[in-house]
Amino acid sequence: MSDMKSGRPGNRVRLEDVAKLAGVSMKTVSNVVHDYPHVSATTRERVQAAIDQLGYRPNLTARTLATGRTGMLALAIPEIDQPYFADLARHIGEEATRRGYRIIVEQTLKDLEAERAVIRDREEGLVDGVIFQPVRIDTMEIARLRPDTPLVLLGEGARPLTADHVMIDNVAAARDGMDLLLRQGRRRIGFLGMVRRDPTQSTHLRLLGYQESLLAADAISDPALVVETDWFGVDDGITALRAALDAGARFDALFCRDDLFAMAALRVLDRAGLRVPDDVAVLGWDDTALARYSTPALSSISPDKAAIARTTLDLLEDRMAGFDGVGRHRTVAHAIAERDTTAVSG
Amino acid sequence: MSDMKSGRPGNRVRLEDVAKLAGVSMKTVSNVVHDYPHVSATTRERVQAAIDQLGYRPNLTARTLATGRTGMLALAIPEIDQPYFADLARHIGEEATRRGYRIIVEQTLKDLEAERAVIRDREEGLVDGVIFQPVRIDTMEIARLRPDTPLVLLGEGARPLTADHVMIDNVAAARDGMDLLLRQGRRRIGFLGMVRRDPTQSTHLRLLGYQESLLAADAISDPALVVETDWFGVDDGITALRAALDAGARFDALFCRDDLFAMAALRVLDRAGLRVPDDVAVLGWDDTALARYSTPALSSISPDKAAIARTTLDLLEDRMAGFDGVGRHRTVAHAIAERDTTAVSG
DNA sequence: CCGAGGAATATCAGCGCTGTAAATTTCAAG
DNA sequence: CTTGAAATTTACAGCGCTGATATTCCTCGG
Repeated sequence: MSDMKSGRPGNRVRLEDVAKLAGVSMKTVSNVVHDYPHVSATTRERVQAAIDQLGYRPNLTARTLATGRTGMLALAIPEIDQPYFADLARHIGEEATRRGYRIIVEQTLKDLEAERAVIRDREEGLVDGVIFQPVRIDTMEIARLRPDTPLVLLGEGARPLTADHVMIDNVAAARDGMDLLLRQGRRRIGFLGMVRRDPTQSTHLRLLGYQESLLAADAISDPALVVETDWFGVDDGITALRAALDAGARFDALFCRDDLFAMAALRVLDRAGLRVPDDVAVLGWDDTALARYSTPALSSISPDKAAIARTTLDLLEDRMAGFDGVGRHRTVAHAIAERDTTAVSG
Repeated sequence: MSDMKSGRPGNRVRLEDVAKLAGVSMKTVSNVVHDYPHVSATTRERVQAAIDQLGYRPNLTARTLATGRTGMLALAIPEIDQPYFADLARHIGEEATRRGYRIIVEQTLKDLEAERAVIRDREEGLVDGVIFQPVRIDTMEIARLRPDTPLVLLGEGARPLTADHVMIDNVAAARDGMDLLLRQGRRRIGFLGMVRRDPTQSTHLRLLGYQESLLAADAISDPALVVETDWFGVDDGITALRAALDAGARFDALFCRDDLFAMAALRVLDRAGLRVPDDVAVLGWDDTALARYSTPALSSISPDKAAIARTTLDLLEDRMAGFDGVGRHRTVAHAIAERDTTAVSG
């Protein structure tokens, strides 16, 4: 078949070679490659034979230059090894593959300059569209640097009117989570962690939902129940929660900003001799692998990541197809994955 | 500065536009863009001004077509959301960025056809090199489908003579891990999980190291201590270990094939009322986020992922530079991250 | 003041493919 | 057999940039 060695390294087979062998024009070969309908069966057959014989594979770069489409999308996220973003990358990757795109992953490492580079797009024509979860760059700046490449933003970082945006309703999701805890009769529900300088709105919105629920319920609303942290991550969570306990704070549930803080909670509570969920219930956010695999298994607010992926690609394809209206904002469903840490004993 | 709106959407600024404005040839502009040394200061200045004024950004695709280099590497892994691969992707991504490449992530989802596609490379000229951790495709087939794109393989899946290969010494690492447990006086050390149909060699090699250590030590070597599983993953691990305990197996330590199985162990042991590490020590493999964040914190064999990334890129750049010798195999260092699950009480 | 020799800049042919428009062939109807 | 419309196929000009190969411009020793 096509496993013949050409023996001429670096001597690629081009469209023209196929055309010559098949005795047709380059364009006809191109038409065959693209399944263009108006090609006679005999021609198609002859060309296909030539393609197989030569082992021809189209050169993507040349095609891109000629068409202006690259078939690639950039996914710009803070860190690929953070469980939530790894999950997200998987879903977006699968959805993109399904639709015929490839994904370039760009890690911004929460660096402002790196985020600017994503928007500014130092080079050009590399990708057809960009999916970007900003952390540090703000709304104004995105609007100002607004790229000509179609862009869809994720998360609560920035929400300029110029770009599309996909998120879940953080406040509502937080209330839903709180409802679960309240229904169990939990009354001293803490919030871990109120990240002091979260450049995004996420923490704020989740805290808002938490507070709204407390107000609407017959539960204790006490600033001491809100545990502040300096930054994101398990270690910050551990430090902060430990300090809070040492300072005398007492909880019968911990509503955590994300799964990482929830892992911190499990660690600290365990050390403090408190049982989960009997003494303290714990609820995370993001429903990452961490939640599924921890012991006890962590209950977690679960954004519908597949839906995020689908919606994001929908919006992006729209833009790539030429839509040029004002930024659209889509809210995607969430659920609560109930596991051990909010189980009702009995 | 350059934030002037051109107002002509889709009307890109090209090298020629800059050249015209600066009153020089395209080539000179190109030289300025590339910091070619032999350009007079005045010319350089004038050209740079034109670049800024027009907001010119080079078109990567055209450059690629002209040079034959894309500046992109493909990273083909089973699943980006598996903690180990997420970690790996991060390190390789960072190293690649450092060296001026971008990464295209290709998820094979452990699908044979998808793996074949990675090697066969349906299209061409998309990436300069490929980093690939195969799971199902075998050595012979890789050799047969051998692509003209430089290729470096990761892991123990396949090791054809035709491609470079980076791994850690699984047998030695397993022995090191066992030594740790043996030094603590553990004698009934189990192996979780012996994945029955692991298409790669990893499980086998780790089991081998486990067995070698047992033979060399004064410990119990009993087939009942080796817990077989149908497949990878926490759930398989849970099922298998639970069954083993039910069948009467008793351990004072569990050497786990990877962190996922270790998480399964923590879950099952907890349910069984066994304390970790007092009753049973647990050792994982891969040193993923799971290990760092679990409670108790999981000790784990820790491949030097940064070194893997570096070595891989070294080999790949070598190939991209034209090296065409027989496949080289590099072994990268490993360590043991000692945490709670192998702590000595005292 | 001339010519050598290096520095600075320019010319131009592609890289491999596709869109457009035009040419050619095919075929049913007249 | 024609003839015109539809079906196929082709020619060719780029897409935007760079490498190789000129060409022009200086500077300086003799």
